[in-house]
This record gives sequence, structure tokens and C-alpha cells, in this order.
Amino acid sequence: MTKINDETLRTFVGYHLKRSFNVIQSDLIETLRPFDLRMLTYSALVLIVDNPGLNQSRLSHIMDIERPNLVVIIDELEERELITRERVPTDRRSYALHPTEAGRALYRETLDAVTQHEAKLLSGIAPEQLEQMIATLKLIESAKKGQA
Amino acid sequence: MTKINDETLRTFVGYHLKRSFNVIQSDLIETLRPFDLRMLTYSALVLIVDNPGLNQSRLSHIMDIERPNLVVIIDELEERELITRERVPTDRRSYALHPTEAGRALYRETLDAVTQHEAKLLSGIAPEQLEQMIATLKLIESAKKGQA
DNA sequence: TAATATTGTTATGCATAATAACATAAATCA
DNA sequence: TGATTTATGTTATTATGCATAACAATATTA
Repeated sequence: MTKINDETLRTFVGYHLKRSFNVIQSDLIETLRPFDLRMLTYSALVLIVDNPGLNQSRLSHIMDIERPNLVVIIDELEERELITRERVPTDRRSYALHPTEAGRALYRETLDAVTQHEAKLLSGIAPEQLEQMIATLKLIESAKKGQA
Repeated sequence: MTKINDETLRTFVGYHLKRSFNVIQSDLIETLRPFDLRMLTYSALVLIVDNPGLNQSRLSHIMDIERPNLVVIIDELEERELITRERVPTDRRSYALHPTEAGRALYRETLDAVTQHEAKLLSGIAPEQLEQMIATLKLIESAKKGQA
């Protein structure tokens, strides 16, 4: 079985990003499964706990997803009574999103689990090396069109 | 407008990977649009040109996707006469995938375009810094379960 | 030869993501 | 002020990426 040559794709940073993200994503999906959370519902829960009162428009913006796609995520979190949608008196178009006590409890549980799983997965890599990589990733993130 | 706090998610390497990959992916999608190629059809074309004669099973493996998902991708490339499926005499279950001349031509065109777009997007980052990041990304990639 | 494994395929479903169109409400402007 | 424009949340729709089950044809193995 001759080895497949992917050297051409290896010249692209995006290819490396994709492949390594796949590894972390697989692990994350398994980590979140027992809590019946998907990546996006988890991210939304964390951001709502850390930013109580924010609205869907701002949440979708920080999550880098379109507002319509956030609706079902919020629906699910609300349905499970992890968050509440509360009318804002000063702007009756929008809802203020707040975590419930159950939401905060799940946040704590999952944060532990996710932190430990990622630490385990990356245990073979020096922390300084990861920090350095994150610094570079932030540069890429800010290379977004319209920001550059 | 108070700034949204995503410090908790920022503690995860996966979060940074996802966000930076999104930036590169958006750029790549736009780059490939004129050629009517999606990320996966592009990857498949490159791998077939660089590894003529490989079969779908091995291609799906290197691409990290399930065999069923590759079928439609190969269908599309074959439909557009960029590649051919050829029966293998020694194993009549599998097809050897080969690029056509049109496939090789498109490969060259797109390779230029993709290379230039990524170079432009990442022009603000030192090459050594990118190399260092890629080394770390490779470590993460090899942290895959069943390999560790 | 019989049992097992591999290759490609169809069908199906879930998750992620983008767009158009809309009702409601707020902000702007003229 | 009233008219226009903009913002928020929503529904509907579509494309894309990715996983699993089940299958026919073919190879491999026990």
C-alpha cells in the first residue's frame, strides 16, 4: 500500500487547520454527547451565562452565525429550561437572554468536562507552544476581510 | 454597546481553531467559486492529480470522510469530465481514479488562485510564525484517538 | 467450500450555514 | 410630525458537510 501524497494540500495553512480542527471537534462532540449538547448549543449556553442579558442579534454576531440559525439553538435551550427569553422594556423587538439555575449548573458541569478532555487530548504538546499557536490563530482571525 | 465576553471559550484551543478556520474557509470558498468547485471537490481533484490511479476507498480515507460521502464528489468530477473511473483488472470491485487533461488544467489554474489568495490573506504574518503553527497543528492532528 | 471482509453504492438523517421574505418595533430624516 | 429606513426575531428554504445502515459485487480467509 503506497502512501498517498498530499504534499500539495499541505502547502495550504487551511488544510492543516481543517485536519487538526477535525480531531478536536470529534473529541468535543463525544465530550458533549452525555450532556445532550451540540457544539453550537454549548457555545451559546456558555456565552449566555457569561453575558447574561444579551440579545440574539449580538449573540449570533459573536458566534459568527446568521441570526436565523441561532433561533433554533435558542429555542432548544429555552425548551430545556436552560435559558429564558425576556422582553426588553426599552426595546420591545429584542429578547434579553438569561441563564436559569439549571443552565448555570450545566455550564459548570460541561466546562469541567470540556476543559479536561481538551487538556487530555493536547497533553503531549507544550503549553507555551499552544500559546504561541493561539497567538498566530488570532492574527489569522483578524485577517478577516473588512478588518484588514 | 458593551463588548461581549468570550473569555471562557477563549480558553479552548478548539475555539480559536474554529474561528480562524472560518476566516480561511470563507476566503477559499470565494476563491473557488469562479471555478465552480467546492472545498471537497477541489481537495479530491488535487489528490487525484497528485495520486493518479488511487481508488475511492483510499481517497476517502486520506480526505477523512466516509466512503458514501465521496461518491457524489467523484460523480460530480466525473460528470464534468475532470476525472475518469476505470475498472481495475486485478480487483474488479474498485475503480482507479485518473485525471483527464481538463482536470489537470483546472488543477493548475486553481492551484495558482488558491495559493495566491491564501498568501494574500496571510500576508501580515511572518512565514516562520506560520511554519511554527503548522508544526503544532500537525501534533494536534496526530493526537487522534487510536493513534495516541 | 464456507465464512468473512472490502469496494462502491443508495438511502437516510443530523448538524452547520447561507439567503429571502416577513412582522414588529425603533430610529432617522425631511 | 409623518414618512422612510433600519434593526430584531422569525419562518421557510436550500446547500453543504458528515455519519450510519444496508446492500450487491467481488476478494480474501479459514
